Amino acid sequence: MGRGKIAIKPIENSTNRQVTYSKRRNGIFKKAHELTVLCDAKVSLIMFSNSGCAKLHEYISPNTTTKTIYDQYQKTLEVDLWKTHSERMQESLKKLKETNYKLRREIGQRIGEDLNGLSFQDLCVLEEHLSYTVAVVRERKLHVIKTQTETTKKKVRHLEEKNGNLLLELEAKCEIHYRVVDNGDYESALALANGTSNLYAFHIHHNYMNPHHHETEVKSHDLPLA
Amino acid sequence: MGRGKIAIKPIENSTNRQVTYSKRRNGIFKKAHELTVLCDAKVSLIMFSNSGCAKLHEYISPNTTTKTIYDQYQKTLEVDLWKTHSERMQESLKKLKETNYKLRREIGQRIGEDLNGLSFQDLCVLEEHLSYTVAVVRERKLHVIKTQTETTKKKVRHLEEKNGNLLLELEAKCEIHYRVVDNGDYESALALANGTSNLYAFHIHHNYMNPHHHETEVKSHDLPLA
DNA sequence: AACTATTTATAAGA
DNA sequence: TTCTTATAAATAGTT
Repeated sequence: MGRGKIAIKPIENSTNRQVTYSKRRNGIFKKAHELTVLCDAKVSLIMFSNSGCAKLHEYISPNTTTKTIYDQYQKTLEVDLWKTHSERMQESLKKLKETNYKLRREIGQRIGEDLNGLSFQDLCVLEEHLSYTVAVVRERKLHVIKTQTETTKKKVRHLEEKNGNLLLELEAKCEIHYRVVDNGDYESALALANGTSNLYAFHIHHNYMNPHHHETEVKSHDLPLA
Repeated sequence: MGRGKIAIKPIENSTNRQVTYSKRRNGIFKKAHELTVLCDAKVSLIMFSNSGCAKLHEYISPNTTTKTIYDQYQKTLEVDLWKTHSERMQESLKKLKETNYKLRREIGQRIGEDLNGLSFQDLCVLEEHLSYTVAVVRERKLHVIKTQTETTKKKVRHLEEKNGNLLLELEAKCEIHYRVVDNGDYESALALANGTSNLYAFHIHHNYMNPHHHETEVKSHDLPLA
């Protein structure tokens, strides 16, 4: 139809091809719409031109959506084009749900609920498992408390060592002061006497100098009483 | 185009409408294909006639698939037509996986594995729970065994009663036979003697007469020994 | 499904 | 792109 007959074969001339695409596209869209109106049909028409940019053009019958058409398409063909994806998801969901159910049941039994379905033998096995677990937990408790005690002991030892060093250092300083006193005035000697007294106080209450360590230590010691 | 011009409005006559649908459908398909060939376009054309059965007809350009076209359609329009469905699934999956993980962890602790993350106090609580559960399971065991014993006792009582009745019935019959013997021949008396002897055997091994009851009984009795 | 008068689509040109 | 127009193609009504 046109000034001359053309063969239905790829149009070489790019411009010509694009023009033809545009014209014929409109023609098809018009026909699609006419079909929709004339015959009350539902049409979904999607086309991509191949002029480099792959432009999208669409016709969809009024009062419907592309999704609707496509859903119906899948339903009619009884094959889900996204079967692989969707199905994999469905399967995962199903398996997870099953696993979940089983886990819940297991937990239900482990916490002493949901025991109705269990036979005497099942119950015996369960009791054994639970007793075993109690033993394991007790052992773990022992291990934890042991580790904590050791850590605390180490800390104490470390602090004692530190204190010892500090004491030594201060005593050394004191000796120097004594020597100064030997050569100096009475006021200095008095000040020094107060100083040593303060040193003793510091030694007793050294924990307050490091509130953080103090707290952790109390925690560690409190635990066995908990 | 045709013998007369028609208005583009719904065709009332059903037959006419179907014929027109068929003709024009082919026309559009032909045009779609021509466009595909002429302009190297990709076309997906889906239509549903509305003649009661909503028949599906489709044209798809060669060397492509409907799925491809629709994937590209979604990608181009940057809208996922199936977002709601797919997203809902994704969310479900995620939630289930999380729940699953938590359940696994809980079980892991309940069976004495995976205790590393627990503090001393956590362990104390866990031990208490477990001990409590052991108590619950023991109680349940007791309940089960009690119920089973009672059931068994009832069965035994019932069977004893039945046997007693059978014995009485047979004894009554024997008396009749005795009377017959009293009035009859020697052979009959001999047959009767064998009969009573068989009756005794039946009484001892009556369980074999009812294999089903036999099995369940054995199970019940075996349980306390398990 | 086939025919055909007529309408419609469109190829080529502007 | 759009308009024009000669001509091919589609198709409405008929058989």
